[in-house]
Amino acid sequence: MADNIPKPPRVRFAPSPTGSLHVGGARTALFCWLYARNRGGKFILRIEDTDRKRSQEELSSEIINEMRWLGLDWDEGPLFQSDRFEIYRQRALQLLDDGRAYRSEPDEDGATAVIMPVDHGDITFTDLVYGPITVSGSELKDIVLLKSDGSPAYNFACVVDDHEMGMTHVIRGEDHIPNTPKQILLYRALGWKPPKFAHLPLILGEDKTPLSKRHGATSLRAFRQDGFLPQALRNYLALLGWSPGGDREIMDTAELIKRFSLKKVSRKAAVLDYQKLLWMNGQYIKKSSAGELVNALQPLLAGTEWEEVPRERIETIVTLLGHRLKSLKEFAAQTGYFFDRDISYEPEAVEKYWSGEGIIELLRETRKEIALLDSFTEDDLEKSLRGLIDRLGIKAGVLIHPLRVAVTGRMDSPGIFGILLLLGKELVLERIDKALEYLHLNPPPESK
RNA sequence: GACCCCGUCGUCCAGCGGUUAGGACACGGGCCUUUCAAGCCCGCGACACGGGUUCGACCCCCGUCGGGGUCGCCA
Repeated sequence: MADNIPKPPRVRFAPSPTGSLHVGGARTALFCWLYARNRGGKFILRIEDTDRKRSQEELSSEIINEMRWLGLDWDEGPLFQSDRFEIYRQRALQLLDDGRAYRSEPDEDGATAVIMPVDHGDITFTDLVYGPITVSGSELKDIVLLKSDGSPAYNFACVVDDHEMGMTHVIRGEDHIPNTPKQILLYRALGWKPPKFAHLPLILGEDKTPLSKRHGATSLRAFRQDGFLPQALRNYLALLGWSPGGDREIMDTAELIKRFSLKKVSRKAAVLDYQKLLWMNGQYIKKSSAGELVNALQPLLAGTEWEEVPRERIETIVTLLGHRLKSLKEFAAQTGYFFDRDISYEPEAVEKYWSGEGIIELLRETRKEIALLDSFTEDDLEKSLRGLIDRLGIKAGVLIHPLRVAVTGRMDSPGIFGILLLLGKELVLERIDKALEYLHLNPPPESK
């Protein structure tokens, strides 16, 4: 029978533009998208902007942009419910004509809402994630179809659209479970076959309460601006409430699509672990080429001093930073010393690596050694400085750490020789001079 | 309060009748190393509780406790 032949599903994501797209919504969108892609179906984007007071156009476009950024491409839409009020009205009128709905008492202005009465029988549906759920109709209040201002109420618009747009699966947050019996009643009244329903567990903050503004930056925009890669976010979010079974974790999007199944979706709310997301982002940063990273980085650099820096130079620095970035946002924070200007010294670094009287002499010798170089390559630098280290009979770190502080001002940095190279001879010598100057003004305390 | 849902390491997930209960993040220790990372190795750490069912329960049933969701002419 036709019902048993699996048809390609049609799945929609239906955000409401009353707020930014947050990670919870993004996770729902991702699961809808993964399901559609896994089954060779269609993914539809629908904007639920029936509440004119609370909906904002800017938020619609922000949501659409963030969906694009996350890489969740849709096959149809974006469709706006605000364009479809006439359709809802017609359907409501039809139910009125059929005697399946009634008009409310008029309000002060004489306006009436259209409402559908609910009878008391049980309503059962089989959720693809939660299994069978039964609710007694006696628990339900009558369902508003059209509000007295003529706009459709959520459940009604949702049902009309899901049917008219041919949705086979409704995948949404667990908070919609209580809406489902009401919607099923609407399908019945309209003589339509309901789609399959699948509800997704909630995403919680560290304090185990549902993710909200209180938890800080939870909008997708914030994650983008914090330097997360969309593919890392997709991977991490996919694992929040779903797993392919076994120990697979790092999965590219193709694998996610291939393995995704609603059967493996968890019923338990999940706490978003920012640390693990950061770690995963680092994994993806490591897998990316410098070119890809610069592409992702550039929007974050707009409006900063880096905007003027040639792409090739940024790419070189990104390469040098290599594996030590967990988010793109760290880039600018860790590389200020590449600009030709005075640097400040981290107090800790000064205290730890510029103590003891020998330090001044050591930096002088180092300067002399570098000044002598006429070929300024990473190899030459290493050879010459290691030569000095040998002659002085010291450990490499004894020279390298103070030098690092002199040229970067920091406790930590990528490999020193690469940094010297990128800084260039002139700036390196200048920085060492500045360091010596500083040390004359602020003599290191007697050490041990 | 009513209705519905959930309950494995701190966190995310495996395991679903017989396992030394597995992996990842975090945490602690070690190795490597010019620092910080990365990487590698080791460690810490959980089946909410109580009854059943069963030769045998994390896995099945019931209850308790705990947590969450919803009860709008918001979506």
